[in-house]
Amino acid sequence: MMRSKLGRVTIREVASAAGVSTQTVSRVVNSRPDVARETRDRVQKVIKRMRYRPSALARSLIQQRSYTLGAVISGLKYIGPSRTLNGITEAVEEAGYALLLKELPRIDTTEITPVFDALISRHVDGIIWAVPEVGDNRKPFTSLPVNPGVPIVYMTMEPRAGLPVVSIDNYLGGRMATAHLVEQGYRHIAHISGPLDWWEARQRMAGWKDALREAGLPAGPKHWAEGNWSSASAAKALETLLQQYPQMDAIFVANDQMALSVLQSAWRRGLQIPGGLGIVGFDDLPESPYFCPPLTTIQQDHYTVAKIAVAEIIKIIESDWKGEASLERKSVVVAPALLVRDSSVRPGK
Amino acid sequence: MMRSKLGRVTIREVASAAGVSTQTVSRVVNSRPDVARETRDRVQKVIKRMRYRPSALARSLIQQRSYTLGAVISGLKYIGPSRTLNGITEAVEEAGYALLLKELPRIDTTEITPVFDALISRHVDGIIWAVPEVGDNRKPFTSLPVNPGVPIVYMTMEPRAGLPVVSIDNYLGGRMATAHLVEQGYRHIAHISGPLDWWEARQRMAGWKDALREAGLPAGPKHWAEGNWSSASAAKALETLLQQYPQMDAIFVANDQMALSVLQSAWRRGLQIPGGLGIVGFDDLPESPYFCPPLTTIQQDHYTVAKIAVAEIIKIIESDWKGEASLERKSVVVAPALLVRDSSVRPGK
DNA sequence: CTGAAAGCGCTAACAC
DNA sequence: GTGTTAGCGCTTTCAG
Repeated sequence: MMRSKLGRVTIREVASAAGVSTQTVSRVVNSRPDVARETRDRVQKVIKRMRYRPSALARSLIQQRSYTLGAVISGLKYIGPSRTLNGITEAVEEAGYALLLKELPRIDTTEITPVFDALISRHVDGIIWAVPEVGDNRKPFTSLPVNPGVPIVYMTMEPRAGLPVVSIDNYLGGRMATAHLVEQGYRHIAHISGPLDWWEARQRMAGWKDALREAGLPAGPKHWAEGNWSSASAAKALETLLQQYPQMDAIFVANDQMALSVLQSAWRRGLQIPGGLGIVGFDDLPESPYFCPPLTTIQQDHYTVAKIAVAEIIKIIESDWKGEASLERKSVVVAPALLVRDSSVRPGK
Repeated sequence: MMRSKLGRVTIREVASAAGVSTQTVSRVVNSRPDVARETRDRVQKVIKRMRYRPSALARSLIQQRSYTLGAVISGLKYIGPSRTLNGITEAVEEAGYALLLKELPRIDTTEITPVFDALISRHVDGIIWAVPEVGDNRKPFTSLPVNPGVPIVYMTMEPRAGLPVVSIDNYLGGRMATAHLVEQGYRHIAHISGPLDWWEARQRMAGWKDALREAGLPAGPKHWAEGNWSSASAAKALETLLQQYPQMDAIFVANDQMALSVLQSAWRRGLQIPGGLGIVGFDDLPESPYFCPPLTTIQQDHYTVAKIAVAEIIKIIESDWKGEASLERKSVVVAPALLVRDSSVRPGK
């Protein structure tokens, strides 16, 4: 059994072994109808015997289509991005595509050219830009149009005209969390925000502010403090709030990791939760139901959102491919859900 | 400026625009020395102006080398695998390779042929098999040799002769955790294990058992219970242990997520930790220092291990490429670290 | 230093 | 039904 170097069996080798032309082998591999049953069977047997694996590379080159998607992410060490990636890989797989993954070393980078080059040079059919909007990291897309030659779907950013964006409604989440605390009878509801160069952090905070304003409750500069998503930062923020907002009876914390830290600090000071201080988080970590006490939180379904993003990009690719009039690029916003557990349920209410 | 369809600028277009042959453009792109300065400058200008991006696909085809690695993982929704992937992406990037990612829908699947085909058909230069060993999911590799035609490095499995494996020493971790509790003066140290079809779970448990035996302490069938890594499962396991091992004064819990649940149950029952019950976990989640009380745990550096795995695969690829005698495939085992926090430090000791 | 020819593995378009 | 020809975008080899 002759083989080319590196052990890759070529279509030509299969063809000659089966006594047909490469074209016929190609037809069999792609299950085209116009092959005689007998021929097909014979070729298939040879394919199996020689363990022939068609080269997707060669096919991509000629078809100008790779059935490969590029995904750009950042912060894989956090749970959010990995859940997102989880959804992406699954959806991509189901759609019959492969996935080329790029992780940005810094989330707020504006240097995206090398990333594009790496993806485009490998002929990806489309790109999912799953890096959250932080600082100016959307500038390269909005100011000077990159026109990378392939469609891009963006995740987790401010919807912009003409760009297909898939996001969770963080503003709504902030409102829901705060409204829930108001309903529970809390009247001095503080906020520990995420880092405010993050779009998501600003949205959650805006939701908090609007919900309080509408309820006629205070939401001034003394009533919130900025964290950086980490548990450590929340301990400091709590300190600040305790000083500058002594009447505070509840906090909407911008993520569960920070909320956990607030729980710990409260436990250390003998502060009762939810009696003395009501807490609502954001994210719904797998651990959150097992905090002391179990944490009320806003659930973001990264997974579903990722699936939507993949569906969108594939829709665009297929329509471009069919030469249809380019699809209008619309945005999708997914509502989060409130999960009520113990940390926010006022006793005796 | 003429372009082929799909907006891809070809080397031929650049060549004709610069008034040279494609060969010369190729030389410039690959920074070969044998080009006149003047020609090089001119070509480079045209490349920039036309935004020419060489096709890595075409190059891969001819060079029989793609500078792309395949990574196969599972359970991306858990923190461990995503940390691993985090390390992989970073190391792969630094080495100048791209990464094709496949996530297995089920961790214990033995159906690996389609996964290989997808990777091999895209000409990956090597594969990192980062799926933990569970049940029989290593059978396909060990019984009938797959010989996929490219080198594979395996992560998180029992070292086997002839296969390059990179793992954390889970057995040692189990010993360290248990020995620490013994040192603290605990004498009835139970274990909540992971699911025992997982190699890692068996290793951790073996470490617990051996450490106790050597200390002359009991480690019988009544002294441990099986969990499934989830917080919920640990609550049940604790129930069981409390009944069948009433003298129990400490527990080595096989991961932090389960340990958290033990902490919560203890808090509910008014059981003091570490006074009434000492706890050591395994993993070191980012949240673990913020539990109530802060959790002593075994830190696994997934990140570093992943970097080692990438370094190994690239070493093998390069040596194969240079036609050197195939490298001996050796295994690497990385020691974990004990992180002592409050949950295991006996008061008054 | 530069270019022409051949071909990586495959498929589209056409012939028979 | 099946084979032949051409060529995807690039690099290798060999002339000049």
